[in-house]
Amino acid sequence: MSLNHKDKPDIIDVAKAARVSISTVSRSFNHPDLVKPATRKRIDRAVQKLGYIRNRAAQVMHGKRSGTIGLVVPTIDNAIFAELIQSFSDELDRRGFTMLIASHGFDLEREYLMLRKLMEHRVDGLAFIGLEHSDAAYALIEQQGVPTVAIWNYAADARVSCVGVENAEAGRLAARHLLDLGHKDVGLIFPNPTGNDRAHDRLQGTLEELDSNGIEIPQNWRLEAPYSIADAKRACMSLLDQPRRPTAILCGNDIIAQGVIYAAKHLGLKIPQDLSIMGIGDFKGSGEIEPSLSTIRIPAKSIGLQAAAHIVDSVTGQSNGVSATKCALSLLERDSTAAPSRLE
Amino acid sequence: MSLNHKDKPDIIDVAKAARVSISTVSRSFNHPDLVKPATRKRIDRAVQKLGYIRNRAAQVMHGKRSGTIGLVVPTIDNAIFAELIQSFSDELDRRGFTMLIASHGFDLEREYLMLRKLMEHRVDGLAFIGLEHSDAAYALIEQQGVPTVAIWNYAADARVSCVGVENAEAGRLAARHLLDLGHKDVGLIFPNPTGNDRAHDRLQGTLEELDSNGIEIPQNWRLEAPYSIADAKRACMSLLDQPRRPTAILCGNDIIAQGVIYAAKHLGLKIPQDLSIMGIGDFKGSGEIEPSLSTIRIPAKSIGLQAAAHIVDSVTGQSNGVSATKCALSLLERDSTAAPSRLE
DNA sequence: AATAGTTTTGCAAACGTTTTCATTTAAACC
DNA sequence: GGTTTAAATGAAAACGTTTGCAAAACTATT
Repeated sequence: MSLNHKDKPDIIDVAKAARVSISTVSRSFNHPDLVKPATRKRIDRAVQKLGYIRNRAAQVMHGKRSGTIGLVVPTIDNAIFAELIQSFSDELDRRGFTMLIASHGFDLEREYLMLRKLMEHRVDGLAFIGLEHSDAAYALIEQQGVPTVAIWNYAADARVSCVGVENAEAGRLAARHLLDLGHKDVGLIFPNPTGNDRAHDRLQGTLEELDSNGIEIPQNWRLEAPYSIADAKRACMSLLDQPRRPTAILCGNDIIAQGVIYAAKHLGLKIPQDLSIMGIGDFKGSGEIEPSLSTIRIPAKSIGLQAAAHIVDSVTGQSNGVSATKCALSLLERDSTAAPSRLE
Repeated sequence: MSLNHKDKPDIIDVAKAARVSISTVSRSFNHPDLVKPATRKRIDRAVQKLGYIRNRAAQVMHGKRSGTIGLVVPTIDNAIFAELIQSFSDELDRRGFTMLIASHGFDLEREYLMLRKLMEHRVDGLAFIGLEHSDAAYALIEQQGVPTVAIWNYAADARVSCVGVENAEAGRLAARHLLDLGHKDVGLIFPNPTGNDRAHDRLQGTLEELDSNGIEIPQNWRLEAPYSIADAKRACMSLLDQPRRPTAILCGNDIIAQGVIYAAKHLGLKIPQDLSIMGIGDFKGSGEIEPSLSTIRIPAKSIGLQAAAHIVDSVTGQSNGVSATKCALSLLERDSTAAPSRLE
């Protein structure tokens, strides 16, 4: 071993092997045009031979960017976030950055901790989900001056840049669709809105629209279910298995809607004749399920891509200041909804 | 600003503010027991006031661990990987590590690049999916001496540590189940096995079991579909929409199976009377879909957890050398399979 | 053959920590 | 109160890079 009894070769080892100075080696990586082709070749050979891999940590210490972006999500294991994370990560990668990811399980206190942790790693930029965060989290971000983008929710007056949709609008659109079809007896199944502004806003939008059209929802038709097919299926079983039941169910997201479809099928209900089911999100498979699910499309992929583009631009100084990007929602009328057939 | 016209306060700023030496500040973080409580309090106050956040990069330079583990996956946006990633990440977090993630889209060349990239970031350990990797990738890992664990596949003689299942066995079990029910006309829908040893092994196991029981599968009953409900549904539509069709379809994974269920439903076929459908994986929702899907359970969560535990142990020196951990598979007989009812 | 200009290279300081070793301060003992 | 021992602190080197500046080595021009 020509390496000084260390495990990993460093730039000095390379310099020695190539018989040039350290600076030349460094330059050969960072400003190849400044070093003579012959020398460069010698260096490359040395790198190859020694298996040298640059040490980002040392570069960071020198004030260079770390080349990492931190992403903090409630959970990775979730159809819609997974799609988002994938496109976010892909776009980051395309632009030469790597993603550091942390999940907090819908716990805003933990989210704060995760943000700190990522900052210790000197991420160049941060992204998190939604606009509801602890004061401490916002304070931290502002104090540290780390470029940050909030994903998923849109608000014109957000404290940080955001790329997302108006979730209240999504709720309104979903309700509107059912209203337009003539439904008056609507059941609601949403996730717990605590620390989840997406769910909260959707629910509020839904209630608003329903209320302003004179529709009132009995308390026992308003269910709460976590983000899980199994739980949603279970939760609405009792609601559906009664003579007096809603003609339509509006779900806080497509996963819940999927659970409801299965529950209805299980009970032998015909969709949409006996029951209309409305989702929000348009997750993968929502168009293929039988019957295909009517839903409000949220363009996860595009949101992820734009968010990544935005954060990289902020980091590289190609844009600055707080900006808000609104992504369009659209109604997808598929086979799970229709006019109510039962006469009251 | 008391900070020397820099954006982020460093340990020196803290030392000044607390009127102690740099060493004391550092010690107060790393060996709190070695510094007088009163001093520690003074330091903590200074940290608080200045908003100091430790710089991992500088620590890494000093030979400390980076506290990061790199995970390289084909794709994040995939039910089963998402579950795995989540549990892997959670366990890592529990043990004080952060996950750096990269995806390569089933491209082994890109995988190599991702591994390199993560090594530049000086991850303490690495994890990737399956045991099929480019020679370059294996060489890199061995040369750099970065602790690595292969997830998902088990092989007693693997080049690196692994935590996973025997995918060939999964294929065999699935086929066995269909055989046991009395099926002789079986259709196969699997993902493309190139660069995907999980799919490859499952398919091989399946074919083996079928073959050794004298079952032959016509070429046009062997379909290939990517990991996608929509594509799987589309792909098998033609296969199913014929008078002469298999009595059972065995799918390379549950997502494909889900697509097949929808296709069958769409065509008005009764499951399992007209068609038995068998999956592999046991993804979320597989037990709730109507009819619930018979499948081979692969314990993704447990695999992720064990893999994380293993890599951390390797990194912290609590274990070393190559080890192979086999996770158990189990047959889940649910409602999508039954004995064939049609008489030939 | 000498000069001016250009290209290529090297030296050394700086980045923010940790840690060894030495020194100071406090506590404990007779 | 002086000595011994233990606890707390500080000074400085080291980690692996990058980069401004200066020196050296070429090229081109006369």
